[in-house]
Amino acid sequence: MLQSGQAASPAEPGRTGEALRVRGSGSRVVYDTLRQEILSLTLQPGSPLDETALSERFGMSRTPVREGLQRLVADDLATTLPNRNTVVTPIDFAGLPAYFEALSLMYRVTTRGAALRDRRDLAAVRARQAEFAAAVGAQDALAMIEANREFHVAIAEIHGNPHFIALFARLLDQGRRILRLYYSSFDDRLPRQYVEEHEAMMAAIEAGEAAAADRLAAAHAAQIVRQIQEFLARDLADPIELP
Amino acid sequence: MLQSGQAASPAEPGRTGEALRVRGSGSRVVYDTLRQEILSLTLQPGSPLDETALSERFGMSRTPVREGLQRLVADDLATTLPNRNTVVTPIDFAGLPAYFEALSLMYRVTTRGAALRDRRDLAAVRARQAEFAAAVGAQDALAMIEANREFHVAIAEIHGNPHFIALFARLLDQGRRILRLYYSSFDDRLPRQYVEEHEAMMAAIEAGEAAAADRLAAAHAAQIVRQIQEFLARDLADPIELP
DNA sequence: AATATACAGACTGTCGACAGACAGCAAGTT
DNA sequence: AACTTGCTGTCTGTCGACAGTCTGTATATT
Repeated sequence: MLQSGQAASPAEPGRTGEALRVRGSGSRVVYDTLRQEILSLTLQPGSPLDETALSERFGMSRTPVREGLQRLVADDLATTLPNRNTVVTPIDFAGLPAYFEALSLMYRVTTRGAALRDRRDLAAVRARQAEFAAAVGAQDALAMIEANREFHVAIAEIHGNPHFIALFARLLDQGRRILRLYYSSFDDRLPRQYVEEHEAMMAAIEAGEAAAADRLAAAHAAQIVRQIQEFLARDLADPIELP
Repeated sequence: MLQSGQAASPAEPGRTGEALRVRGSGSRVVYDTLRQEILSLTLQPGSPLDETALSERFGMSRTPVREGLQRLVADDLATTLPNRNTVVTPIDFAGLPAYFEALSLMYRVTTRGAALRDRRDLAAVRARQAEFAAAVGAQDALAMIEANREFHVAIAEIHGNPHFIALFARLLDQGRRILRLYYSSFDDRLPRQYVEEHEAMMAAIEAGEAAAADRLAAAHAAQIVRQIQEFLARDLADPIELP
């Protein structure tokens, strides 16, 4: 598992070996680290999150570990079974239609809203788009997902409504787990198309054409939804074996 | 057992006197109680939430109190100042435009969405509407706010998208503090109008007329926003004294 | 053999205690 | 007098320990 071996193995570059922790940062370290591992599927859905084991791994007591876990639960990335352990929240395939509905609306609202705002802040969006394009060029699925998230959050930040930014970021994060399964299994024609669609959305924002931005965002969302649904249908057509 | 202080202080009428606490319910009690007090303005914005004092009040140790506070912070009802105390989050008047934008969108999306769903579940909505009408008749502002929230959440539940339900409920809760200030200061003509607007929205949902439901919800939201803005403008015209 | 019961183990929920950090006040300095 | 420096008190962040509850296994019963 992930116990004493880590403290004893200084080869690991990552999370556990940090020397002295600043007071008050314990739960944040736990939260950030586990969140990253959950979203990257390093921790599989359903995996148990044992407080005792985690406290040994992070070299701190159970209290900050518990607080970090509670923040994950608040984000719906973990689920606590009362008097039992906490587990990584399983991917909710049954809830996908509702998820897509919410995601599509956020795509539209933020893109449209950005077109109605001061367009001089597009620099941040452009930077994210460049990162996305680079990831597509490198065929790095993980980087694509990350940059795509940042691209859309940057647009939402131009719009500037914190309620939408928070919901959108949350949705995009949850989606990372699904996209992670998805992106690993298709040809690279579609990412290039996404790059072009991103460009079109940025152009509409810059021109202040809210209606066009809305339409493009809706189409972009529909495109993504359709691709994932096809992927899932393909997966269902080739069903897993039952014991 | 739990404590000696509990059995010793039976005089207090409110929340503290509960006899024996179920294991695992500590933080929930703290969260529910404080949440109610914050939203009803019993605890004023900016009030300090002292962990030690709260642990004495609730007759439990600081650990479950801390967990309850962290949930309030996650809901943006409380704010933690690092290494200092936690306070009730001040009402963010500067953020009101963004708040209204998000609230209006949720009004529209959920009402419109409900009209597209199975309309047989309107019973719950009707019940909330009856409670709202009763509160209006009794001129009970607090009950109006409560019933109004439940009315719109019930509509959102017909629509059935958990992401929207969660955001909407959260927004409506935060708004309770503003409405609490607002409802106490106007004649009772408007609540009656709200009753009628609610009726119209229910009719549109039942008839499955999504476009009409959308339009009515947007008008309803605009109405509320306008009233509150007028109230705030009146308040600003009669400014508070500065020391 | 199948079901019911008792036991053991493991992990969570809660507690009391300690150490660090910040605010406010007092004394010293320019 | 205004500003800086040191001290003191209070509250938070963290820790180790204990008790309750659940799961799974082993034993007893029909």
